[in-house]
Amino acid sequence: MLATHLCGNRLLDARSDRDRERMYPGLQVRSMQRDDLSHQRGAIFGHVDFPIDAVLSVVVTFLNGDVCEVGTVGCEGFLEADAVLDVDYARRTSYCQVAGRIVRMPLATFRSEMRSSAPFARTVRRNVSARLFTSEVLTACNLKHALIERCARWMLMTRDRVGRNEFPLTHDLLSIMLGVRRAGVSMAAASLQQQGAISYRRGNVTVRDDALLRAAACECYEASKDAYAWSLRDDDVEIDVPPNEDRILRRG
Amino acid sequence: MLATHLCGNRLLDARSDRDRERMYPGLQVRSMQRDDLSHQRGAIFGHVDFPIDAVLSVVVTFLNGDVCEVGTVGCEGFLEADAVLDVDYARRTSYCQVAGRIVRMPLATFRSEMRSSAPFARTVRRNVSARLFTSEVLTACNLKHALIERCARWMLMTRDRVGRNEFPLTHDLLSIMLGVRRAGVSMAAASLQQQGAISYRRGNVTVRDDALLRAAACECYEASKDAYAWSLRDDDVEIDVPPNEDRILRRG
DNA sequence: TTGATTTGGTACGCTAGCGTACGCGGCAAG
DNA sequence: CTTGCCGCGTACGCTAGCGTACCAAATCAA
Repeated sequence: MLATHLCGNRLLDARSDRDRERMYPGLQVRSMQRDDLSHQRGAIFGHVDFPIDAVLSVVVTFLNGDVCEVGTVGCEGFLEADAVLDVDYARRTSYCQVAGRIVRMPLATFRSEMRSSAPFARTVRRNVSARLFTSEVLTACNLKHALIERCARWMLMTRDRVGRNEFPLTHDLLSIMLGVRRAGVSMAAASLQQQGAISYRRGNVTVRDDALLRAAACECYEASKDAYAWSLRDDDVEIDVPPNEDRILRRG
Repeated sequence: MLATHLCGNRLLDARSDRDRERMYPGLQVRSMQRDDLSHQRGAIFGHVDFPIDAVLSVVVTFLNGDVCEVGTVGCEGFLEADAVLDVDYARRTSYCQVAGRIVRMPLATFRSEMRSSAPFARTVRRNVSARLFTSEVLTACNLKHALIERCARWMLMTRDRVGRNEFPLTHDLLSIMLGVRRAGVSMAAASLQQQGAISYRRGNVTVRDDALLRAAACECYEASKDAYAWSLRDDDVEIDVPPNEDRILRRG
């Protein structure tokens, strides 16, 4: 059960006090450990997860067994986005990457809330838009940006999502997330540590210098962050001003 | 103006005869030439485009000028998906990659149609889900699959979208689409031609042997295709059976 | 016809990241 | 304390693809 105060997930916390009071008593906060499933590919899902300080990984696995993370979701979002796209089965698997808490909402409750609160529905849909945009940016990022840049980006994204500068992360795990070798991550991490941007010991990373880490990361971190920030804006205007995403500029 | 018979875009053609009769008279078919804009990043958009035999490219451009295609849209889809996600400005640029026709629908008409036809709304939302899934698959594809596989995948996707085995395509253009060197595309294309899968002459590609080209392509072609096919299914059941996407299997 | 432009073949040295493997130290369980 | 495992550093040869460049053929414009 949840109290009516802010819970930590930004989508839920964007709602009015009255909405929260009505909605929260039916909800469940649960702790997730690393590798706990959020949604299983191919399965019909009956719930939607709103992370609080857990980080969930969305992954694709190829026929040859290669696993590749294609996105992470934390307190800025929810899973599965398909719940608002009239799809009732999970197109991909998602599981807990960094242990923490989530709010699990029954699908029926979610859809009812979407119907009964236009501002909530709008915020949720805009959040899906930000997720699509992020996925597209990462598509290009994976092609164009060096390992160390993507390494720094991943750490910044995760830091923002857990809300702490220190979180558990092994080189081995990050290598799967980034789709590269463990040895490659070790080299990149050592470089970031030597620069003073981070430090780490046996499976725990600490962000030491935010500015340095941002400087080491590619622009995709800011682009995705801005997209999510825009989707969570609190406004009521009908025609919206384009956001500050012009760091990614022109057409080809 | 459009007649009430099938127009070529699968989303529009999935509608009932009555719906088409009501909707089509207000619509406009237009021809697009290569490089004509569909949507301009940052701009508030007032229309939605449903390709008939044109292929539209969705691209991200980085600060350093690197351009990278993150998706293509043809007769199986529409642009911009954000029109159903309560976002009124284009988060990314899209333009005509292979010349052809599109149906351009005013945004107000689109939203009104979404409200007045639940089946249409559902088909459209499921299509957005397929686009998100495709974007995620390509995120992993760009990391894991060799140039020649992605080359073959792109040609198959484009062939399906233009509805012909022959279409204009230069190595130079494809190299931008795939985010690689032109020289690399030349080598891959030469190999595909030598295998008998395709042939090409000065900016025109012809798919000669579908089976060979599929064998050369990565599984991402089938995965995306199946996702779109599922989204366009004609059914009314409330709980849906998961589709045949199990070529991409387990969790990590 | 002539010249200019587009398209694609090919070659050079180079680099990032691969696959693999081995060793070492920290840490936990017995 | 000992044993074993996990997390990490590091090293080897290797390959895909890079950046660049130059040339030939096809096509187009004048």
